Amino acid sequence: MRISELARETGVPLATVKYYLREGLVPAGRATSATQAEYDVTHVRRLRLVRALVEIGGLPLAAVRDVLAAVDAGPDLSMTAIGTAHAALPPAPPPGTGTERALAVVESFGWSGAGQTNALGRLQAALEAMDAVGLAPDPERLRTYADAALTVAAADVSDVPAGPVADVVEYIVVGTVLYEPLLLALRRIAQQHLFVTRRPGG
Amino acid sequence: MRISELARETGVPLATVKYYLREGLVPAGRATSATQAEYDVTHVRRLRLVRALVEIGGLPLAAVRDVLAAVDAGPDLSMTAIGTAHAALPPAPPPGTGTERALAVVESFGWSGAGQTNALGRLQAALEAMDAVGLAPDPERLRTYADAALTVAAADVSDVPAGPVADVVEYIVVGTVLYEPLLLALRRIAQQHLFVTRRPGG
DNA sequence: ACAGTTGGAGAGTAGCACTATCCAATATTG
DNA sequence: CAATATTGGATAGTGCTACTCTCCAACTGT
Repeated sequence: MRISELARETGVPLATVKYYLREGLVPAGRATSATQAEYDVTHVRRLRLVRALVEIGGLPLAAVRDVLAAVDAGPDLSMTAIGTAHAALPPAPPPGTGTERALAVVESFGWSGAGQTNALGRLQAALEAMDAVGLAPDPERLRTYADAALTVAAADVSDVPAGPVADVVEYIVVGTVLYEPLLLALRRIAQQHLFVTRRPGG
Repeated sequence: MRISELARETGVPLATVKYYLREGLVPAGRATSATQAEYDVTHVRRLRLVRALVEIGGLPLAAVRDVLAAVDAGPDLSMTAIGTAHAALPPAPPPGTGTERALAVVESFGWSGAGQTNALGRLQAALEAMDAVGLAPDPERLRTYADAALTVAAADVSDVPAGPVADVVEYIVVGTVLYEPLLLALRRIAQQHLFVTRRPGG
């Protein structure tokens, strides 16, 4: 499979494939001559993954690179793969954001082991911004959100298939990113559903 | 309150405040002379809202403009405010994405009234991308996600306070955007929590 | 033999979100 | 009241990202 076939197969413009190769997001093919290289299904798969992370996950290419690095690191990092992936994922919390408040919230749920993730910073930044515009959640609503988050997270980790470790890592890392848009889309659709059915008159 | 005080109060650089004024994201102050204008708390509030939508919601300024328009439209749009807000929210589904499959999924949940939202396109795009990389959710997991989404959506719509209609609209629209990062941050933290507690050895 | 394609590299482009500079008019201060 | 500082407003420039275009010699298929 040559580069143009790779592009056609995935629907990605040839120039963009070349760009990803240059950036190291897709590994080089096996060169068969000075002007020819051979690509295979692993390249197709990787290219599709990059596009999914960019288009669905909304990641900038730098973050895609980091996520792929976490995927490729394989066995050694499997335990911390989630943390690595989360650290690589945007958006980063605004600089100067603390985590004390977020930690207090998380601990009130009895959650542990979330010490070194920037998700804490994001949580705190979100809470502070809500305060600033006067829309902070009351404890009950926060609890509802946390319960829902825990439910889907439980599905996430229990659904990890047995198999080669590299695949497991990819499953976790990619799943973390790709399932976020799924959850948000479902929430928005559910909101509309509830509004239409519960407030027929406005 | 003069413009520089507005900037200081909110922590937004003066040049950026001017830029937002030019772009119409923050309404002009009441001019008191050729080189002086008076701003008040509504400007502070609006400016904080813009920053929250940008920094926490991750919206591009064009989307912020659309969301604010939905907020400002007030009473007339209150019934469709969610739809308007959703339509304005990025990311848009990739062009050419259908909604048949997403519709089928949504109907299988017994949800209705979600016909004209781009969230459907996002849902379908997410499902298709997951298929492409071989990580599509099984029906059970999809159901788990849908239930969780419905739970938080119920909290969202039931939590809408009684009050001036304009405030209600703002609450809905802004809540839609600002609570998304909250949900995602909680999910990530919950994932880490579960991984650490359930897989202590890796 | 020769038109067409390929891989690779460099420079160029478009969009976004600021940011810096300038200006004349107006405030503020001594 | 004179000197200095600040203001609102406009214009142009910056830095970043994610491509996209152009070129070219080496090779391929016919």
